[in-house]
Amino acid sequence: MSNTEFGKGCHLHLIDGSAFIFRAYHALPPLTRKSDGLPIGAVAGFCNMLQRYVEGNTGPDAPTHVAVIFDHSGKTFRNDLYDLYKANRPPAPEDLRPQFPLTRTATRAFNIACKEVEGFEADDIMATLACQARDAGGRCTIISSDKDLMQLVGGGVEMLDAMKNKRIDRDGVIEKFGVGPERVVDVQALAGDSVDNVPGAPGIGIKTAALLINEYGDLESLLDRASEIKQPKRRQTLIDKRKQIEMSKTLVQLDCNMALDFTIADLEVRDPDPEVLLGFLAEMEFRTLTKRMADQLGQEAPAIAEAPAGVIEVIAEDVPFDRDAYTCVRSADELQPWIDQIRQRGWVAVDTETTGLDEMVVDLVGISLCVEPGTACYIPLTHRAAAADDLFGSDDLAKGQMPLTTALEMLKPVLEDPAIMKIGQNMKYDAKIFARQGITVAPMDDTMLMSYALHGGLHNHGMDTLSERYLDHTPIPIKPLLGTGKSAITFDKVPVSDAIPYAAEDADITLRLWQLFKPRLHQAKVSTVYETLERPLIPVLAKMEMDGIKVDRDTLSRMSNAFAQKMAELEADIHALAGRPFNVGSPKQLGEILFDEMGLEGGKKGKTGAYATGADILEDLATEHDLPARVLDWRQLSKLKSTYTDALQDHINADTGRVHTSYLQTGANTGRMASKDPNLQNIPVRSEEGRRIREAFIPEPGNVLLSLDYSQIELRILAHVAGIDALKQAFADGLDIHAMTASEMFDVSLDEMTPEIRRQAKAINFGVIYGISGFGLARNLRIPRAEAQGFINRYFERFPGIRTYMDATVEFAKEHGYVQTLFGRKIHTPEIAAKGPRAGFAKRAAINAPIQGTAADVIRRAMIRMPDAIAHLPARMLLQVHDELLFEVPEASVEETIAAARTAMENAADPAVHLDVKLIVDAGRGANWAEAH
DNA sequence: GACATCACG
DNA sequence: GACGTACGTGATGTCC
Repeated sequence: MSNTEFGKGCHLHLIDGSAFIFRAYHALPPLTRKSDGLPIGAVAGFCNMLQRYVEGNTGPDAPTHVAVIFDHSGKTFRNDLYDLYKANRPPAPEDLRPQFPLTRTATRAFNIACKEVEGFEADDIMATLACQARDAGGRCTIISSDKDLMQLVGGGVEMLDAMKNKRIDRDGVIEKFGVGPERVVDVQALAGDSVDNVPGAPGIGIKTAALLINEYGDLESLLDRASEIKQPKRRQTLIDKRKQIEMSKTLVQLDCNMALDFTIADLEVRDPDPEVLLGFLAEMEFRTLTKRMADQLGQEAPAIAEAPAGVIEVIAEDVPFDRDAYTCVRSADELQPWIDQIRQRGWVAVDTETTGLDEMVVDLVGISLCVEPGTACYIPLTHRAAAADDLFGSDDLAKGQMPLTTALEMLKPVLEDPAIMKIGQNMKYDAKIFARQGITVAPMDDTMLMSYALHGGLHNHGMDTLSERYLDHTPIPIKPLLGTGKSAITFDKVPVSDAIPYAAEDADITLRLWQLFKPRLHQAKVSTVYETLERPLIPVLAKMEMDGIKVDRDTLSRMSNAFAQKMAELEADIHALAGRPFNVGSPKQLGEILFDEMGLEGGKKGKTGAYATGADILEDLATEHDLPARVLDWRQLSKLKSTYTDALQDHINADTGRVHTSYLQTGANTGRMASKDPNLQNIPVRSEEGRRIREAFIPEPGNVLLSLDYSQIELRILAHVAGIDALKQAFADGLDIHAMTASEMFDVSLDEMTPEIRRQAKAINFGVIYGISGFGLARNLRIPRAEAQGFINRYFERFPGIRTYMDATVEFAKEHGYVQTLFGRKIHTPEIAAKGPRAGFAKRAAINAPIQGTAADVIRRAMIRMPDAIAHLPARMLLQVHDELLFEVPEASVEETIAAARTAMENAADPAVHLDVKLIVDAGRGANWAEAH
């Protein structure tokens, strides 16, 4: 087939592919392919736009030549001119990235030429082609509304805004820029562009720029004669910023002389091959479009099977688990086909095997990959060889493993490729392992977090649970491989032959779960929760955990010694008072001493038949006897020593000298996080002795610790969700909320408020959040139950919206089986229909969950935005304690960091939710956590 | 491994 | 009318 030479009478259409993609992405909900969950919303919109475009191409104005022009990913020559060019562009959404290559495939399926050039923007290609078309005496229509392209208009080149179906000719350009196309770059050079981060001349916009250019003729004359300008400020700007303005012009000036490896003649309009086009549309599972296109082409529409065609023909239910089918990858040659497969599909499930569970310490042992259900491999890397005389392996590496560095060099481009989705179960773990190898994994999907968004409150989200519940498959247990107790071995000692099925299966399971969960997120309307509250938190938490917090060993050690001495003294006293030695740490023995031997009153046995000796009981007994008081003191010291001053020392990382906790993103049903190994969310603060432990948490020299915490966030959220005007007003007026509650309830003016009355009101306020009961309040305040019930009744009278909210929440839970936060997080309440005492639990949990959960969502949003909010500062976010964020920052940047972090936190609900009550953040600073808090 | 206890929000 | 109860976590030591 020979190409028609392009010339007079010819008409070239250039379609701005990126504009099509982004318009399609934002116009449509996040659709996913039914069979496997691949995000295809943008591809669907893109194809619809192409279809409408092709359909409308009739009549005398129809093009003879056409191409869709795309931006090539990566840096362009403009970044070499100005490294901040387009630097404030947010990265493409993660569910859009895998769709980029598919839009190219779609274009080719329509049999339309598809062009992109590395190092250049689509605009430059279009500029070069438009100039060539013009010079050849033909016409050119650029289908885009991007104003950067308007400089090309004229001499047979026009633009077409496909959305408004409006042609933009020379007059249209003058209307937009106030100058003709030939002077557009001059105006743009002056006005700059905040979207592309083109600086221009500060203080000069398009209007002023056009005025100046029209007066002086062109930019060069204007800059040469800048001293003639009357307005002093404008004059000075043009003189001072000449370099910046000239650089801006080079940025906006499109390149009309690119060397292209094709000619316009190659872009001749061609009819699509029905088989190719319909095949592609069917593979994407676009039912309506496939049919419409088939009608248009006069073809039979291909059937879209529930089990789709092409590379994604395998779905989980069709493939039984087969542990013998997994592959072992032992060389670069064996790894390469897997990488090719991954690139072809655009996703891969990944799992790492390591020598332990502490990501900050362990070594990488192997990596497993899965590209479709049943097709998985294991890449052993640092397994130890079995030694003849040693059952647990030698120090030598086992044979038949590729070098770790080779594997990582090959996998790094894949793991970092923005167009390839990396799928994992608890990806934060694997991402940290890879981060320690210099690999920044992105983008990521996490089946554990998907399950949390889908099934929060129903069950835990570990791989074993998910596999059994949703795949009806019990994974190979790790126990038999590693053993237990003293004889337990690490994974590098596991023979490779045993490791293959175990490791590869985990990746296989993960991929199957992903295929299953991905479409369900949308169906269950929790895509937004997953996309905005779960997935983006992974890298934020990973960084916080890797940064850790500095803890001073000497301070802890001194405290431990002091506690030990004091405990020994108390123990001696206690034994003397008891009349015999016993284990003070044994509640069982203590109960027998107190109630059997000493005959104290009030001995109550719990369900196991042992006496209860909790702090509340000992406090009551303390009025009658010295022993329980001493035991209380001893217990406090014992707790502080064993859980904090001793244990924390063991958690100081040998390499970093810091303590690195792990956050459990799915740890709490409400959306809160939990912290473990060590738990840094329960460091003592309420007691004076305990609070001193926080003195051991310190910044690096020259730095300070900053603590920012939300003030009364749960009560503020309660005021909003229950619509309590009196509470809202009190917060708006900046009142002491507990005093105000007390004043309302007990008819005491704020001036006459006593600490005791305020304390009671505070307990009631918290009780309300917890789903108050007369019994619970009575116990908390140590008052008769009837009196507590009286308080509650009075509270409901004074704030009637509270009861309505509680009743409505419980009703909602009964009807739907879940409750929701303001941000759409679902917390399932399977026990709500239970009978007996469990019903009470479920009710209170249902009342509490939206409040606690909304507060949790708010701080998550703040944390997700925080890296950007403090990017310009040398500050690090170290810890989260439910309503508090702790930062480490050089002294010089303290004020700026407080301002930036506070803004991010106080506005965290916006724009998704507008709260009727402002969020207020208090800030503290200090040389340790005790001072900062 | 279950239970009791206690540290935090 | 009785049930047994504040909401959400993790770590530790005892005891079986």
